[in-house]
Amino acid sequence: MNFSKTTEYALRILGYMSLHANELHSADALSEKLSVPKKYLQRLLTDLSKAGFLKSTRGRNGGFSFDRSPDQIFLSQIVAATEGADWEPKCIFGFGTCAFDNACAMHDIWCDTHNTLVTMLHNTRLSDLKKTK
Amino acid sequence: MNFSKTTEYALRILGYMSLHANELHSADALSEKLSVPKKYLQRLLTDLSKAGFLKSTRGRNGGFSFDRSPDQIFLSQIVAATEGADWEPKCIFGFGTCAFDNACAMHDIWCDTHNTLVTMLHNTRLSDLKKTK
DNA sequence: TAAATATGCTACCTTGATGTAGCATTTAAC
DNA sequence: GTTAAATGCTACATCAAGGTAGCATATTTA
Repeated sequence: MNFSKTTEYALRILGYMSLHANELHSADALSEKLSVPKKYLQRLLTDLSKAGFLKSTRGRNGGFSFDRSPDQIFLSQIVAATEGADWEPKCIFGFGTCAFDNACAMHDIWCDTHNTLVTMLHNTRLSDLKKTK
Repeated sequence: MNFSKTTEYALRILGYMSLHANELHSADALSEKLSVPKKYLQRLLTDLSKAGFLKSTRGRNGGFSFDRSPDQIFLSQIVAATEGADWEPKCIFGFGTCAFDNACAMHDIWCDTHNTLVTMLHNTRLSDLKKTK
């Protein structure tokens, strides 16, 4: 019960970058700083660029920076980019619709839990990471 | 962001069986009824037996039935058996402890969400599936 | 006792996520 | 212009989860 590694990485990268927005970050530097495998991170960064979160600058002294301001990026958008936008509260039993006519209480409980998560992802902006204690 | 297929199957199987407790279910019958691959389900059933949820009867007219009453089985125990009991709210960024000194607000939000799920799993009994509309 | 129908076990196959390697391309510094 | 340092791309390697196959073992029924 967790996000995929890729999603975790994406959140880690963008979360870190939002603390140093307006700076240009190279894949190498991010890899060392964030303990993400260099080549995998590099590919992920270009994916995040194609997804519209970042823009890349090629050539010497190149790197990645935000294409949109962090306060216009919601966590739900990042998760959607890495694992697809599937916010439907799916049946915890794996059925599309409940197969147990008398078991839907489970669904209600599950939907509540699921909604808590989705709501959090939809309401939290990347820039919210900065506002803290 | 979901349970593993195996966990899903386990919940599906035990959930269904709890609606027909005291009956003996063969792997074949459950496979057809619940759309779980026959051989995979069979292996999973013996795992669930070894985990103490079910007891198996071999030979003709054999099958599986509950070894513990469904009202003594919590969803958290099922999930723990299939994906390991890891109820620690892990860092959403993938670090053991927060790597962003100024980003812990994220953690608070995440922990809330995580706790909602864990609490639900700990409080819901298999037998609760029966009590419904 | 023999046949039918269960589970138990173990080895293998498949697939998708993750990770690696190498080369092409772009740009700045000298 | 040449070199160094960056991204872009694509093919391949690895690993764990999910799924399949076949035979051994147990038990009931006839």
